[in-house]
Amino acid sequence: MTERSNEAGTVGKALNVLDQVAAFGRPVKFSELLESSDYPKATLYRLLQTLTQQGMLSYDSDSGAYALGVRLVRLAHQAWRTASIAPVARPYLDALSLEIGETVHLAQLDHAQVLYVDKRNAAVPVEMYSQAGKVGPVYCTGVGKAMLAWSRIDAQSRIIEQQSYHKFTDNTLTSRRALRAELDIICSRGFAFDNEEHEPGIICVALPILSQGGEVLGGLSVTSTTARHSLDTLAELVPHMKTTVGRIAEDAESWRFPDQIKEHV
Amino acid sequence: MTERSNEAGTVGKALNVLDQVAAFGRPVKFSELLESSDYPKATLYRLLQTLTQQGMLSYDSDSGAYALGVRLVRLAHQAWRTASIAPVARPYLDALSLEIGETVHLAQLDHAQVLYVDKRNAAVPVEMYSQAGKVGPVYCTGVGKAMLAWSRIDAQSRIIEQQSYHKFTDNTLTSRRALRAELDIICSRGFAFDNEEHEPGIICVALPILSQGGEVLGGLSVTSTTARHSLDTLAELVPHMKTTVGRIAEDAESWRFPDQIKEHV
DNA sequence: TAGGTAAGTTCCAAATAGTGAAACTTAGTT
DNA sequence: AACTAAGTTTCACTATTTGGAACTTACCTA
Repeated sequence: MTERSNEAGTVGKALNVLDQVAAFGRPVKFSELLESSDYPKATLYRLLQTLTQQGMLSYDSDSGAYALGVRLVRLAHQAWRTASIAPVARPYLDALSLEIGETVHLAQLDHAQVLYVDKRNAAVPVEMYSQAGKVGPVYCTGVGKAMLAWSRIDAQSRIIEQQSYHKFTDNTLTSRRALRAELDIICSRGFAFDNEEHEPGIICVALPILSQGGEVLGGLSVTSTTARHSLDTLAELVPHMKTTVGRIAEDAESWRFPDQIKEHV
Repeated sequence: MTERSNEAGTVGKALNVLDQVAAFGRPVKFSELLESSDYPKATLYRLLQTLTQQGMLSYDSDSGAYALGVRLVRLAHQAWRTASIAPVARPYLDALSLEIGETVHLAQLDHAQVLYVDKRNAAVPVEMYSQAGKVGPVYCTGVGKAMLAWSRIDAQSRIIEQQSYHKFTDNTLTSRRALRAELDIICSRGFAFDNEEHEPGIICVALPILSQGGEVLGGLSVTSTTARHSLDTLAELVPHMKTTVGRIAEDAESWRFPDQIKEHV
């Protein structure tokens, strides 16, 4: 009723607090959270207590700071395996990265945003979570546009509506119309470019990862700089990427309903 | 009042449901969850709705199945970076694994259980998440006993109380008394063994990872089989492991309050 | 096509859990 | 000792949650 859309229920509030703690990316004190929070002191306090007690947050009584808890780490592993194509794609990303020698991104759609779920750098393999887990805009990234172009019409429209169309660079598409036109081109071309639309000097080529049913599972991109590549030379990588994308899709498909695997450590 | 200890609040229940979905490790239908759930149909249904609406779960209307959602994936990444020593320890595990050539585990305490947060196998580096994320007992694993031995007295007592003392093998410690005695030995010895206490034929040597303040950050173990090693030959690896543990602790320390890092993808 | 069964969804009065202003307790100043 | 800020608890008030039961699909089966 007041400002944000979804604010329902205690669970929602608790999750907001979780997000808030996560956003700091480091242990936070109560007062810091209180400042950036909409909730009254007592409410925030109790939510933090609940979350801590539940193991979603950890509390260091020395520093008086809250951090994300181990229960979340445990869920993290499960989430990774269940909700993401990342574990399936991992070996293929490795191979592609090795052969192409440029930055490789694996992404999925998260509401109206791009969620990067994995990344490879060329020379020195980059620390897994260093950038994966970040979100980016859909309308001005290669993977974003690629995934959007092959999305089902209703989802596509919704996402197009929800973009901010902030002009990051001279090449950024800044209207729904321009974006729709671009999506048409991408569809007929079969892949997407990012022509310095998000950051100057950064270009990329991207493909959607599609299930047999045509559902968008994710996106794969190879990113480089204008100093080292042109769109044309990037486009030469597409056949290679297509193979990768095909294999990921195939593997992802067969992973849909695996029987529960018995493991012991 | 009924059976389990903590069952407080709506948030707790919702998180239980999350865990339950996670435990399946694959998309689950409502009826499957209902079967393995303590909650009445309507309650479970509403909890699932809330979680789905919050993005913690995703719902595939085609298959009618729930899976862990993208919001959870996002939180997961953060938790991994913030709450876990795994990202810090990763390169050291790699090195240790390479040099020692046996299975290496990295673990943390999660309530009264051992949470394995990373693992290395000797010959072929094992897929990251294949077994990490699993939990095991404290009282009959090397890392468990190592972490417990150096825990603060109040936490230690609590954990000792909460163990099940199930007799996995002939060597399993099956009483609080025996465990306390073992912890004394471990403390004076400086490291812990697992002498086939969890699985026959499997032995390991383990060290705690301690912060400068003496707080238990995690545990490190090297596991082998009785066919290839004895406790004595495993003990020879301790100095090597001590170095690794020291480096991990040092790095972890400096990560405690990093300034917020600006990143772009 | 009717009739049956299981799965999923909605209802609503009763019960419970959550709310937040304010009072209180620490811990750290000056 | 008096002041201040940070964190914690209280309690009457309310809003949310609860769950049995009824309802609606959707899919079998005869």
